Amino acid sequence: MTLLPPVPGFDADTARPPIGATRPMGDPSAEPFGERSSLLDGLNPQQREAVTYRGPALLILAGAGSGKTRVLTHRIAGLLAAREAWPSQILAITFTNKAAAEMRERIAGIVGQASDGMWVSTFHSACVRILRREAEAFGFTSSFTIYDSADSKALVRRIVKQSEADVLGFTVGGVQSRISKLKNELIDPDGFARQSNASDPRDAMFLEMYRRYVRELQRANAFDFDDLIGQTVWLFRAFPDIAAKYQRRFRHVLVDEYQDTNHAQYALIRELTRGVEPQHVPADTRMEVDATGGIPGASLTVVGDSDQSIYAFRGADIRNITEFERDFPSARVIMLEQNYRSTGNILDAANAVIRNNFDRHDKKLWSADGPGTKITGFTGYSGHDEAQFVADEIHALHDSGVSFRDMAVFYRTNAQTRALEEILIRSAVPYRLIGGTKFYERAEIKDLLAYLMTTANPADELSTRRILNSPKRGLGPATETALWDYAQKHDVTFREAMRRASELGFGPKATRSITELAKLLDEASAALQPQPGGGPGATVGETVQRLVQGSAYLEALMKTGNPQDEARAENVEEFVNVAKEYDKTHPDGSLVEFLTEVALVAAADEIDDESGAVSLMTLHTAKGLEYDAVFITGVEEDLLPHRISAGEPGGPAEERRLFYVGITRARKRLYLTLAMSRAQFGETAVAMPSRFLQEIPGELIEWRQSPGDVTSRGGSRPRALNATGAWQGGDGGGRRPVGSEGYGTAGGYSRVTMRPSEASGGAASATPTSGAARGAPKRSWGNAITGAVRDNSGLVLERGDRIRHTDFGEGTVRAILGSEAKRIAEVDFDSAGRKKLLIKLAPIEKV
DNA sequence: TGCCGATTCATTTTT
DNA sequence: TGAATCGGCA
Repeated sequence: MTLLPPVPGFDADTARPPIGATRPMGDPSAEPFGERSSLLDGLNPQQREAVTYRGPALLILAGAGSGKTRVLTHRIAGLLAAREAWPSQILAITFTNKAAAEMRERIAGIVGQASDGMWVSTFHSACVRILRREAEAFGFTSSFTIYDSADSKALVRRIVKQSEADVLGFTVGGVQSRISKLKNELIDPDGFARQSNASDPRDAMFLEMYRRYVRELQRANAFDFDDLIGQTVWLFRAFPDIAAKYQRRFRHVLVDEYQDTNHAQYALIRELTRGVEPQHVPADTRMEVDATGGIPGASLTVVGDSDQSIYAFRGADIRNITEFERDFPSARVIMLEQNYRSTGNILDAANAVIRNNFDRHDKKLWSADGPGTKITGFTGYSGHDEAQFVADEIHALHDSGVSFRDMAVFYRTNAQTRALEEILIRSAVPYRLIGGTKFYERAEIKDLLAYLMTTANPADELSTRRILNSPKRGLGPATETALWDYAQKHDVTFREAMRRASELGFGPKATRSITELAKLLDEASAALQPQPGGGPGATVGETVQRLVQGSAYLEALMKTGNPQDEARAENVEEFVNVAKEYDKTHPDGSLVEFLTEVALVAAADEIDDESGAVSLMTLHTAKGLEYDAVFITGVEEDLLPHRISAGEPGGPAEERRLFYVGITRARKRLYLTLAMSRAQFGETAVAMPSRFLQEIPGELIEWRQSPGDVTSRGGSRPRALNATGAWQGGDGGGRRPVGSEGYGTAGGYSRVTMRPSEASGGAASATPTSGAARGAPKRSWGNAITGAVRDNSGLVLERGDRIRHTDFGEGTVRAILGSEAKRIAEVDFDSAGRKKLLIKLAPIEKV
């Protein structure tokens, strides 16, 4: 878990302007960059200007890999080094906590301690900090709970059920996303009422549910993700004096990934950078005031690239960037187009793809470096086959000196990870899944978190109800409803209703269960406070321990004998350790802070740069990251672009940007892979190469196995490809009738026929391969790679042993690497080439 | 109340 | 394919 630094003390009115603040702005030749020219060393002219420009608004259009992080950090470091700003006057917004931590570190690396007190965080974290301070002003407490999407979904589910809205065709997901969209547009229930048609029963029903949802959150003293932004904006608008506090404090606001901000975030930025009205300026201020006695708005720097806007689905509005100059008429615009990341071929491909989006400024990335290696293309028969290629290639790259952590595999949908994981595991590729179902999303962990949430925030009904019967206490839906009815009728919280269980006429068993639970929670809540004897309140670790023991949660899991529950018990134990660890790393941390962090971890925050593992993630998660070698998998129609995007306005263009983002993550090696058939929920469906592939000039891609090579079932190639002749290789090996030459037998895969020209020059020499496949007999086959695994823990292999593999046929063990459970066999297969296999899991047996 | 099997359902991307 | 919900029975 990535942990945020402790929240520094904050009092806006003690934040005084630095001596240098009255220096005329917009004079880049002022001494900071004279004496500290190191800040500008190695920057190109555009980057220099982006670092030194001073003025109210600056838009940096930064193409992928153009060094924008460097520009941002140097810009901030410059402000600090020249004493133009105190650290506390700087607010920098990044997309992930990890990016924030990195930026903070890099700035500290330049100016040292002078950077303490800056706010460098995500939109969400920054808003939580503000809301925790100001919550009391508008009916919340500072220990409010943050509901993640699963929590809010649970709440919506209950509301939909109670309103019997499903008969009108409402789905939980639909209602949830509609509410989220409205919140991102800052439209509250009243606003919706105004714009909707009251006589339409569906609108009326939705309005009622929206109102209830908002009311329930308020009652539970909770915010959902969208509220964190929206409520902050609302707070600023409703309480100008509170807004003024932050407007006075933050004199320099910088926003990264501006193309992915939604309307609420845009509004937040506008509120923060608004000038302070004279009546909100303290009489004794030492800040610069204008003619009317007000304080001018903070300077705003935004960095973005409209070609990398990939979050329109969650409300991101490209107009925020395209209309920046309209919103801030005096804005300066600087373009960064030189790319320092990728090789020429990769950039050419990226440019060629993105050029097909017509509604964009023409912008072209260029590099001073050479073209580099060609892009490698591969078409598998199935998702497993594709995954096997990825696994083999990862080993080959690793053998040629690329470390695992410098490689990444991207995919469009999380569902694609299954085949990838199966193959990577048995091929002994160390990998790490970024995102997907996270540790904190597991049911047992969510249960523990719910215990903690209700301890920290007793008003949190949703969390309380979640744990009412877990572990099983014999308190079913009937009891829950009775408690809820009582709470409603007497206008008390659910927790209070639990305390009064004896008045509700439950059976003795239920009554005792409820009272005990209420007592446990109340005691845990009380223990959080500083103790009367003068002792400090309970730590996070202590609280977790108390709750786990008091609820017998772990015990219940351990005695079921169910192997899945064993895994759950392990997770519980791990969570206890995480909590204890938090105590150590955050001696002053509170339970509320711990819960905040857990709620706001982003997928990309999980990346551990030290781990020696290949990273697997969705294309969305990949934004902002870079790797030496990148595999983009599933480059197929209906997957990338995804089928659902076709129906949405701007959908296909957004998919193209997503592909563009993926391509531009690669520094040196890029692989584009696809499969001719893909398993999707049980059935196997035929897949077609993505239209995006044809947008890349043929000479940039070297196909190890092109779509033409693997068309099966009678050999006719997809129409689209015939029409354009896009696949170099002409008739290549593609039309070889299926069923010839050993097809379908024990199989093995080989690099299918190449054109003579390719075979002589390109593939073999230009790319590191394990080599063994070369010279193997030509062979075509069906969906031979199965992803089968087997428990081989007892199998002992030695060099020279003959083995048989379900997919690769027979082979000879060449070497044994690793030890114990991680023993790896390096095997020369007779027809499939050399592979590394995890002995414990690979589907092999001794012959 | 809780457990079991049966059935149905949905699978884009995420702070 | 697998998660999630449903209905019937103990």
